[in-house]
Amino acid sequence: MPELPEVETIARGVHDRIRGDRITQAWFSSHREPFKTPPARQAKALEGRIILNVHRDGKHIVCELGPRVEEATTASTLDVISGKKKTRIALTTKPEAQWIVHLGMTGRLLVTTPDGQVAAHTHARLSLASGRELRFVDPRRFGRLEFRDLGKATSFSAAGAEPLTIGAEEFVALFRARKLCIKAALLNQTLLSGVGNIYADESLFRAGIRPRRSAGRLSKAELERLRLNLREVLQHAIRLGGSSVSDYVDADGARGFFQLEHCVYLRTGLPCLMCGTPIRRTLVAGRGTHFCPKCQH
DNA sequence: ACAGGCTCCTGCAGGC
DNA sequence: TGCCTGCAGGAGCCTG
Repeated sequence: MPELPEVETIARGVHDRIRGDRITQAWFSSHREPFKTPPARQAKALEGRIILNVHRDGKHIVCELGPRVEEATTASTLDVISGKKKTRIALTTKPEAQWIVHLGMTGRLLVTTPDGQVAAHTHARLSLASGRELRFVDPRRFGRLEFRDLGKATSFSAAGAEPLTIGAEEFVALFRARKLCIKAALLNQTLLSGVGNIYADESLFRAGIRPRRSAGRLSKAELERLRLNLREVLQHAIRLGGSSVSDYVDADGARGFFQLEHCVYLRTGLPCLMCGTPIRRTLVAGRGTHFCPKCQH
């Protein structure tokens, strides 16, 4: 499932490929899900816009969009031909709109050629002036697609704190007086943005903390260990292009490699890499949870 | 206010 | 072999 490192990898890949491109045509499926904004409205609102940049915010991919222009431009130029006039659009231009993509469990955002085979459960196809196509595929439809007109709505901002940059004091404050267990707290996107099941389990293992411990009862030292291990595991996973479990692939359809570095996730019954004790699996906050009964206290 | 549980959805694994 | 059932999970919503 795509979490922070996977979303970061995808956002970077998509940014590199479609920055400066123009959306010539947009097609959306007619399902109720995964659309936060009605699909017909999204398609209409996206057509003609320049893609200024693509970045990650929590588990969301945010495409910053410039103004609508009538004629073609290409990914390699900042010059937009509009009628007979040639207009220069800087990619640092203030965005006028945003297209926000949440991948949910099984969502994929791919940059392809238009003649590439259309996968089942394709919900959005954006034709680009460069000749490429941006596609959103999501079998389970837990993903979300949203269009925001920044003239009418505020800029998207993930609710929780950013795990890669949060400081020690702020991290401790997040969990103070919270009765829920630390695993549930890590998964709560209003506290921290971007941590999902894999990296919750992996960071708790590396910090030596049992997933069911009450968040508010962890010592300052334990929380600091957790903060540093969480940051490290996320950064390491980004370097390896994310974890490919289930059907995760990056913007090119390539798989990541961090799944080879998992210490506990999906290793039920296998020996702990630190002490050899079989890894155990339980249910915490309704999620499959993996831990070492000896290394984690 | 906060915590926990239910729901959406499809693919896949396991059992008969 | 083939059908059926159950389970996986992010996050929004509902309930206690």
